[in-house]
Formats: sequence, C-alpha cells, structure tokens
Amino acid sequence: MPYSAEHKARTRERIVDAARRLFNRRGFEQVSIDQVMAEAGLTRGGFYHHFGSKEALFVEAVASVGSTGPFSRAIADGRERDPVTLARLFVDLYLADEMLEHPDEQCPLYALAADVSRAGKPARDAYARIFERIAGIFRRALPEDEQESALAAVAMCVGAMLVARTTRDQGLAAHVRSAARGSAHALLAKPRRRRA
Amino acid sequence: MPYSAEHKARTRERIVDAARRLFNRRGFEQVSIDQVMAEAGLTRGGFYHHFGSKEALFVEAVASVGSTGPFSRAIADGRERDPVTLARLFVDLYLADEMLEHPDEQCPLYALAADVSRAGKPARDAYARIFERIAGIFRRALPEDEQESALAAVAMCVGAMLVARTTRDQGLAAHVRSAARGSAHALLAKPRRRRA
DNA sequence: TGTACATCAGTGAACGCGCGTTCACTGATGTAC
DNA sequence: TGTACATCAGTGAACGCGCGTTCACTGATGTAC
Repeated sequence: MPYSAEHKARTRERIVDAARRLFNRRGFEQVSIDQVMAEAGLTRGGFYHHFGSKEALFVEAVASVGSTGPFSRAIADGRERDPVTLARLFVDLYLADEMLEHPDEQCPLYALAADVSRAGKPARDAYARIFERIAGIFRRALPEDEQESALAAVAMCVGAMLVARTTRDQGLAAHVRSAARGSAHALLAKPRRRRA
Repeated sequence: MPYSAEHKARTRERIVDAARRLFNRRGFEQVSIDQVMAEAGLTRGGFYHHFGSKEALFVEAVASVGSTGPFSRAIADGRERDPVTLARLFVDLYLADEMLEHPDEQCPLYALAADVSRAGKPARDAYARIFERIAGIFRRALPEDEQESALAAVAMCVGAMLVARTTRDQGLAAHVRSAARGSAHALLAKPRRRRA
C-alpha cells in the first residue's frame, strides 16, 4: 500500500476545492478538467483516478459549499445568536460587495443555477440541499404563519446577485442589491400580522 | 439585384427567432450555429452572410425579446390599464406555470443571466434594456418614496424562476413561485407608508 | 537495519468528436436589352 | 414578351482547435523479508 491512507483523500479534496473556485467563477462549461487539475497543482491524466466524470466533480464542487467558504463560517459563527439576527446577518453577507468582488467564493445558488438546471439529479440534489439550508435560516427567523416568506427572501437574494453580475454598472449593481437587502430585512422583520 | 429587397431581412429574422427559442431553452454554449440554422430551415454555411459571429447573434436574440413573445404582448395589452393592475398582472404572468412549461418563451433575465454576465458589452446592454423595461412597469405602480421596491420585485421574480428551473420537484417549484408572487404583490400594493 | 518488491497516484501523449468559422460553389432571382 | 447576364443568398465540405476521456508509463511510497 504505497502512499499514506489519507494522501489520496487530500489530493481529492484539493481538486474539489479548485473546481469549486473555478466553476463559481466561470460556470461548468467554461472550465476544463485541465484547468481544474492545473489549479490543484496536478496534470490532466490523474483526474479519472478520483472522479468518474466531469459532472461527478461538479456535483462534489456544489456540495462542498456546505462545508467551506464564508457562508458556512457565518452559519457556524451565528449558531449562538437569535434566529432573526442571524437571518439578517446572513442577508447582509449574501448581498455584500465582497461576494461580487470575489467570484471564487460566490454562492452556487446563483453562480451555478443555470448549469444545475441542465445537470443530472445528483447535481440538482446537491443544489437543493444548499437551498434548503439557507431557506431554513430564514424560516427560523419567521413566525409560523409566515414561513412562505423564507422562500421569497431566498429568491430575492439569489435574483439580486444574479442581476448584479450581469452589469458592469457598479451603481445599478449596488442599487439592486440594496433594494433586495431592504426588502429582505422587511420580510424577515415582520412579527405576526398581515392577512392569513 | 437578385432576391427581393426584404428577402434577406426576413431570413435574418427567422434566424434570430430560432436563436431566441434555442438560447432560452438551453443557453448560449449548449446551442450550436448548426442547430440554429437547422431550426430556421437553413444550413450552416449561410450564417455568416447575416451575422459576424455567434455572439452577435446572441445579442440580437436577447434584444428581440422586447418585440416578441408573451411579455411584450402583455405590456402592449396592458397599456390602457392602471399601473398597479398592470404590474400585478405582469408578476402573475412572469411566475405562471406556462413560463416553466414553455422554455422557448422564457425571459432572458433568468434564462440567460449567467451567459450575459460572461458576454461582451452589447449583450449586457441588451439585457439591461429588458431589465429596465420590467423595472419601469413596477416603478409606475409604486409611490415616489418606494421606487426602490421595483428593483427588489424584479430580483424576486427572476430569482424565483431561476430556482424553480433547477428542480424537478413540482411542489417546491410551485411553492417558491407562489411565495415570490405573494411577496411581490405585497411590495407593489404598498401605498405610501413605511419609514422614510 | 537494509533491500527487493508490489502498488497505484500521477504523468503526458493520443484519440475522437463537435464546434465556430472559412471558402469555393451553385442556382434562384431581378434587370437590361 | 423573351433571353442573357450579374448578383449574392444559400450550400456543404473542410479547417483548426479545444475538450472529455483513455491509456501505457513511471516513479514515490509502504511492506515483507
């Protein structure tokens, strides 16, 4: 048994990490296996020792967001806070300038949505898990008769970032995101009224 | 001067039409010029008599949404109505089941957002024009001190459709869209209160 | 402790395919006479 | 009215490139003796 037992696992992790960054930045089709392997400090040939196909790597890259990056850190850091504060912090982080400026650490919910809708079930499931995770943060901040608003809040955050990425007009991009931030906060701050 | 003066213009229009449908359905990279020309009833070779490149066609396809399809019809039909009614009708149309079921006539705002953010300035400008058009419908339904909500409403509609497309779970897709519909309506119904 | 060996992670060349683009051509059409 | 001609929209083969994937190999490593 050459190489330590964890050697392969570590290499694999490096590949997934590189893939997550590149896919987030440029999308599934626009990233080649060569580029991923180079980003991980390897060469193309070894790829198939670790993954069965490019799409299998894509699935892992999407799934890996749950355990790395600013979002999972924010969730971990916020465990102790009350749900409403955490939800609001999360909205602010999600729509922050840094997210637009560091495309590597974007959220796949908007960065890879189009690619996921064309991919197979495993990728869609990984995507759904991240969606549920964020929706859950918002749900816990909402009263029982307003749970639906959690889905609307996620949609607004995702849509705002998506639109912001399509323009180089910093003003418009900031405007959309600040409008979404305001509306999402309002959605999450509502205590217990509005029609049944 | 062979062929009537309008012959070429009509063929060109047919190509743009085919491109709009195919790009909406599968995205920029996943559609080949061969496929577009075949859909238009032509063969590959003639393409460059009409367009300088695939990206030039993409720009025209995005721009063409302003003058064709269910959205421009709805806007035309709704000109006589009062702004709030029109805005609400538009939200309902945008998030309607038919939009998910007929991918050919989807709105490029969500169908092509990822492709646009990677494309050149002409494509981004065409996209921005459609965005402004929809935001304008919402703005006219809102009081002066609530104009920002128009951007949030567009983001919510776009995000909801984008997320809905990533799942085959009809329940979740319907749920997200109905939540977005409710929140968008609430956003557009607000008359003149809330903090300055 | 030192050496021969087996394993398999990693290498890099090669294959096959599809795509955007180019190009020599062809044949339908409007015009000039 | 009929015919020869020039134009250029449309055709389909070809080119060159990049990509996902395969494969024969190599060499670093842990194990057995």
